Amino acid sequence: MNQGTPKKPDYEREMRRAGIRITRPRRVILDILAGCEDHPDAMEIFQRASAIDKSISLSTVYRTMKLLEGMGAIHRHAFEGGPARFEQASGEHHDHLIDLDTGDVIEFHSRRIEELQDEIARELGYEIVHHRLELYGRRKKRRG
Amino acid sequence: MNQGTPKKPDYEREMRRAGIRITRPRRVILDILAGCEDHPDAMEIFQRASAIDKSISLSTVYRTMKLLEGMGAIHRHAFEGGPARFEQASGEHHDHLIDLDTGDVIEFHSRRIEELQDEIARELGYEIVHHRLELYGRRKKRRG
DNA sequence: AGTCTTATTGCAAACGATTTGCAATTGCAT
DNA sequence: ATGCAATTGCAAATCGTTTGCAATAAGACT
Repeated sequence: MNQGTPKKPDYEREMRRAGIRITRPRRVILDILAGCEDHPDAMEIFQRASAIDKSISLSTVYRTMKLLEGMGAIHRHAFEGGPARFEQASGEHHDHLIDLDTGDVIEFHSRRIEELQDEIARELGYEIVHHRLELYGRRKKRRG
Repeated sequence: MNQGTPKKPDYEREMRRAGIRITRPRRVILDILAGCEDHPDAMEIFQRASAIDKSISLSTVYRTMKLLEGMGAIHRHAFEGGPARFEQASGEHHDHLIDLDTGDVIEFHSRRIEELQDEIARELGYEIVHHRLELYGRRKKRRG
């Protein structure tokens, strides 16, 4: 359902061009995000960053996430209950299926659903700026 | 897109049956929710309740919302940014279009989208417990 | 490399939304 | 009426996140 090469855009270049300084904390966080298969929250990113550089603070993680979000480098997801979780914005757009038992996040995409969303919004006189589609479910138990 | 008689189920009866006490604060909050066209947050409910009974506390509003949510009497929505907003669970299921400029919430429903969701989950080996579909948009400016 | 300017940092304190401990109150079965 | 557990209000605690501020460090310019 979801595929796509996990492109690795050069955010350092982009930041430099925008006059944003490349600091050690930012480099570390950027690296963590780039090599991320999952959807970590701020605390998890903070811990992974701490493992690399003890001095990085949680505030800086939050500030950096906000910065990157503003740049469009990452997406912020507010799944039910928990803290915000982040993912690199490189791949194509997708929605999420959250495993209620494990917290795992599975990505999927349906062009058809998006078309229907647009259609609905249009009929209501709206233009969609963005949307959020999250499925919360449990793994189907397979016989055996 | 959305219609349907706003049924007014007798939650007092249901609560009594479940051994849950009908207290004054609960009755007030229940009434507020029943006569609600919008999607108020806890503070708004608290204020409307205070107007009827000064002594009702915000904690009780929160506790009652949790109770009612557990009973399935209301739905809790965590739209972007703001606090949780609530609505009576009486009507049929629907999703939400949030007006980014006004915060207004428009309800809609698409059977087709739900079917597609089920299909996607099934293909991924999951059973959907519930889902969240929110469209964030702006009113289309009409020529004129 | 040395110096300057200013963005960025870490820390601790503030924040908003929500939850909780506890003693006082109240619903409701008796 | 009586009694006891459920519920309340209050204040304090909690969680995730943001912010003020003085110290630090990035990058531009010698």
